[in-house]
Amino acid sequence: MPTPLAYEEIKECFRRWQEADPAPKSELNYVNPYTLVVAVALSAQATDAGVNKATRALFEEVQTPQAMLELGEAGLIEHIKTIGLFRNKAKNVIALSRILVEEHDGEVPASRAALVALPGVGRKTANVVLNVAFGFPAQAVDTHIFRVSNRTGLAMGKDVLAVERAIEDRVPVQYQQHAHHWLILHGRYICVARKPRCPDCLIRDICTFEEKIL
DNA sequence: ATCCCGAGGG
DNA sequence: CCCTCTGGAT
Repeated sequence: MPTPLAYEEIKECFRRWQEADPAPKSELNYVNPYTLVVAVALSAQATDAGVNKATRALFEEVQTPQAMLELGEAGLIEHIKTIGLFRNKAKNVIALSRILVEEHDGEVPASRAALVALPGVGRKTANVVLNVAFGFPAQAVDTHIFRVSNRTGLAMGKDVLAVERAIEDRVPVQYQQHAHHWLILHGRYICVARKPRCPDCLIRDICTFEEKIL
């Protein structure tokens, strides 16, 4: 089992990620805060490539909660039925769109409490929206970040909330704004779940995971 | 702890 | 075949 990295090691990891990719961004397709909320809600237990394939056509037609209500649940399902969990997701997107229209003047609220109150929006989705749409240094811990944080020893924790707090406590402040995307991209392309691509890893001399799996 | 649930990869 | 993918609600 990996051991926690020292502060200077953590700092060095992010220095390298920043040097390699100074302005990392989401790979999800969206055109405004509302479509970002929808895209992230659809991305649960699904690949962003699969979500983008479906939302390409959807977001040409629908860019506001009002337009989503006009499309309706059945119409939405036609667009997203290639994505896993599509029935729950369609129901939630319609319900949250109605709340945005009725209680938030059709706008996406910039507070975690208001976001989490939306159906299908949990802490992770709310933190993504706060980070990507509103520029807050929020740490959304998804499947990639949970795995990467624990494997590398960057920010260890038994559950996602513990990892979120560990990231906030241990990642230097100047890296917190982009930490979400550096970690997720590292998990998606290098530190993958099955066979991590350690030979291609920027931090392999700091991480202790590789020697364990041999 | 369990359910939801399609696509893509190995 | 099995596992994984930017989880959330019950």
